[in-house]
Amino acid sequence: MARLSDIIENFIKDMIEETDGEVEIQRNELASYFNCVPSQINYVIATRFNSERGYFVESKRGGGGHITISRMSTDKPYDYFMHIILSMGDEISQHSADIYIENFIDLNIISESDKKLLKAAVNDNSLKSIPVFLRDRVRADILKNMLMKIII
Amino acid sequence: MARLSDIIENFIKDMIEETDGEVEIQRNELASYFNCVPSQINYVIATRFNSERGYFVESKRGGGGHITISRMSTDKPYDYFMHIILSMGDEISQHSADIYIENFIDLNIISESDKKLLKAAVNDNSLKSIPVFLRDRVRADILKNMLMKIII
DNA sequence: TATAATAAAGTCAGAGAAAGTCAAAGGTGA
DNA sequence: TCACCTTTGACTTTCTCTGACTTTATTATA
Repeated sequence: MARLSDIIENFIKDMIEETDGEVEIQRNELASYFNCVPSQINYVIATRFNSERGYFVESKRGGGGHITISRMSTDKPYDYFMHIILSMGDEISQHSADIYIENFIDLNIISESDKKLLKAAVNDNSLKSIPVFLRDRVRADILKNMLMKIII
Repeated sequence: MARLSDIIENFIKDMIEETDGEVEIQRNELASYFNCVPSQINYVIATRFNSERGYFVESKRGGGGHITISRMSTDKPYDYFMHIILSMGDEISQHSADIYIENFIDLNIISESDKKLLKAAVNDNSLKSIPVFLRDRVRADILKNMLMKIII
């Protein structure tokens, strides 16, 4: 029994397919097309088009507002990256972040310029305001988030 | 879905482009060209051409009045970056960070790949483990740290 | 030379448009 | 039955557009 959310999910996926990876929708328009409340569109997006599933979403409110959903590319580097990212664990020290980053350079997966920014983002200077007990967790979040964006 | 404000924004940006960084407009004339009230021009200027976005604006009222919009010079990227970084303050919202980053793209001083990484590093998803009251401070630290690395 | 008329631009609050949030209620499958 | 999805809708936030009113500068006139 396909639920409405599944139907909307597939509808959006078809649109993304047709438009080559990125689609712009109007929340209210889509909701009225499916005869549901607008917030159901948010539910579908939150549960089906989040970054764990390889999508990212931007939106704008007000007149002319819209929601843009993009799919990350699904070629091999993507799978490889995802594997590494998923294996990373929830906390990473500055030292081991540096090792990961150097490794990516060795493997030719990221550019020197990416490396500079990755290191700048996750070094202790950037994170100096965060209580120490939280720092390695935030570092892991940032590093993973950035790596995910590299493969988009 | 481009709103009138977006259209006016692009119109002004094209003019700035053609005139190499500075343009002088008549508010009423522009408003009647676009069939809108004059104060909409103020709205566009306030939201699209503020200093956060790398512009500054001067004007004069009365007969022969006008509005002059200038884009900050990017001849010396180092100076420009330093200026922006120094003007940033100790706390930055995600929205405001995005505006800074988009502006760097508009002015061609960072690459698309830099943009992706900057945005990924400072979005709320990366910083979700940080208590909200600290988040904007950490975001500012990370953004500044990364920008500094770009100019080195 | 004062003063009045005119010609700009500035301000601000309100209406309207669109998306976001969140908790409560309703289903469903193991 | 019970935990976990889905669905709903009231309320919130953000962005855009408008118009009445204000301020400032220039020009014409007494």
